Amino acid sequence: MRDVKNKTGLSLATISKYLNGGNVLPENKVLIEKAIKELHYEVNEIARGLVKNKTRIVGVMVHDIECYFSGKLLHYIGQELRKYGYGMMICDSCNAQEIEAQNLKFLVSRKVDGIIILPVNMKGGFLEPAKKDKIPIVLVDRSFQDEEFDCVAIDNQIAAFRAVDILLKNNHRDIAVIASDVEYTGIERIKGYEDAMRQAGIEIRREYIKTGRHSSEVGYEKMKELLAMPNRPTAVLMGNYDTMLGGVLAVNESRFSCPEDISLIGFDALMITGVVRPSWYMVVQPMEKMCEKAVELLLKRIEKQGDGAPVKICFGTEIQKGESVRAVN
Amino acid sequence: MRDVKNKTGLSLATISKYLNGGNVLPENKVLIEKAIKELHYEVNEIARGLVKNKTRIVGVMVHDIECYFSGKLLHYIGQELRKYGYGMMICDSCNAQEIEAQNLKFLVSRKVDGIIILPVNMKGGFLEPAKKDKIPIVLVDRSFQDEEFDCVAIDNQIAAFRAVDILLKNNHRDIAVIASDVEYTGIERIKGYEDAMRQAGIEIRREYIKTGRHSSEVGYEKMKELLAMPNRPTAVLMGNYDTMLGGVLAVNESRFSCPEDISLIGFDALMITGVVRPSWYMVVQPMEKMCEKAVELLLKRIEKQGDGAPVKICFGTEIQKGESVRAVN
DNA sequence: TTTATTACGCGAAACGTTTTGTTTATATAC
DNA sequence: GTATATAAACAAAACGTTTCGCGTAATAAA
Repeated sequence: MRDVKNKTGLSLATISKYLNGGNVLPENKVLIEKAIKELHYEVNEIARGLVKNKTRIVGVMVHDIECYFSGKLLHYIGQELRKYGYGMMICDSCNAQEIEAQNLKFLVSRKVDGIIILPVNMKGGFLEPAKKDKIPIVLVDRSFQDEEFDCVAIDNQIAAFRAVDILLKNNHRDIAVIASDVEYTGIERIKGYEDAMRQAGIEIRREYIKTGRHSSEVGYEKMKELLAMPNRPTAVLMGNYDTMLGGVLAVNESRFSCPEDISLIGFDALMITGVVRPSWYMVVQPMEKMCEKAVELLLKRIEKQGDGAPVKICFGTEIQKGESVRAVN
Repeated sequence: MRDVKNKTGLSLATISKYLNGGNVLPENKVLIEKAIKELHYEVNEIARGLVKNKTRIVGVMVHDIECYFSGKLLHYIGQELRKYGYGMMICDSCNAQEIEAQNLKFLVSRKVDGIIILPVNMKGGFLEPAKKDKIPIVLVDRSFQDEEFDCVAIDNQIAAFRAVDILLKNNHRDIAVIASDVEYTGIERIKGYEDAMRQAGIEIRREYIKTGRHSSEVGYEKMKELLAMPNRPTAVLMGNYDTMLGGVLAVNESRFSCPEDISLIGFDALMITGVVRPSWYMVVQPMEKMCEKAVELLLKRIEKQGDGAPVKICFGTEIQKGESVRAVN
């Protein structure tokens, strides 16, 4: 910038004004543009960030970047942020709370303007450093047990309810569920399962509710257990994508097959439909819309230094039909 | 930091020295630590970056963040960078050259210390701004046609050669290939296919070489074409993961099945084994090792302001057996 | 004791921008 | 022709660190 100054004979202030869209004399404008071109000058965003205390970067933390769900999320969020001229700084929490907390501090020290989180933690305590610096936060897909933040998600309870309802409509009564009990999402979905069963007048059997971490291993193990039961269920609600993956693997390895012996319904249509046979019956989330909303919410907070109570936005889900459920009797 | 100064009565210089691990009197050390704790002081990395002209951030650009391959890559790279205390700034090129070029400028203006790229472009021209600023660059998985950079990849030609060899060993002679002809990787793989066929003394039939973009759509379309041929091949080499996905979909929808009617072998084991039936016969890349090496290479350049010619590192591939290939005759 | 050496600490300059308040030049109104 | 308003440019301060060169006090060597 100093070179541009020397070349044009103008002051730094004037050049800065030009760069930020202020009024300068047409002749000077030409002069500056010429100098910039010749010198290949590009603003140093670090210096700019220092004085403005704004970096035009938002931090995005995902629970696990290897997860296909995260990939989609990051794609949509990135696309949306680009529209508004923001960049993103992505952190992978590797499904570990310590790493998540560490990443948060990292983003804060990097002075991001806001943070979007798909959290692994179920409590919001680790967000303290961000709150201290008044950095706005928006949660996606999951919220905390103990604290309210801006949040974009689906109503997991209702979604699970509807999924079970489909199984019920296909005359299933021995319905099991495999879900995570260490994350908000899973817990809500189990509630939805129980609601549906209760409402259908079916006694809830503890041994049909299988819980564990959010992982394909758990899906695999628990499905094996279900299949080995003397009174094995005729249908299973798989509480998340990874669980579904593991569950299907277990069925494939067993002497049973889907949907002949067991019907399956899952969450989040993340694989290309039709590659897997039988195709999966699924509850799908409107991810693109959710991401748009999350960015909108965050930017609103960033721009008018977000006062006001946290808002929680719930999107509806859609059912994607597949071949993994069949009617019994 | 000023508050810490006032609280301790020491100078900024001393505090800075402490923060950077320099020698300070034990009593002052205690004093500073106490003040930092009480004030919840955290260094402003932006300011630090401005004066040091080092941000301890590396930019990572992937061709398509939705791709599961990218997810794995980002996971490993992120993990590796964390070890060395570097953060990462991820950009999604959305498979578009314009976006890729734009992202690069973004990273440069953000003064990242180095850049790791899984490029969509086949030529290196768009890297100009980074070269001007002497920002080290390492390519992963793909290199350019026109210019050499540090690069970590597999020998695609040999890998494809071996894959075809497996088909040949299973007595297939009517072997087709579906691959991308718009990216380096695909072109190399086609060469490997041709080598293997030639070496086996089999005439190469133009109509058995199907090319297009790197996408599941192309895999789907081209597989349909192959299946509709009067002299349809008995085996197909699928040139990349997405193509495989689309190809399998096409087979599933047809009256043929795999491996009874057609054998398939693909690249990159990205789905959990066993979920897909039949399981896929695949050529897999040692992704973790590749990522480690890429980071090592980049950091070496960053730290000793990378002189020396570009180095290109080729890893070997491994064959993961599956059920999608069967012997004929 | 004197001198040389070491260990800390300090003030001030630097990094590359934006911003604030002021000055200068030009046009408009009376 | 003077007063007033407007537009553009400027100089200097600020952002929060690190670093450089120098001073001072304590320790070791002569």
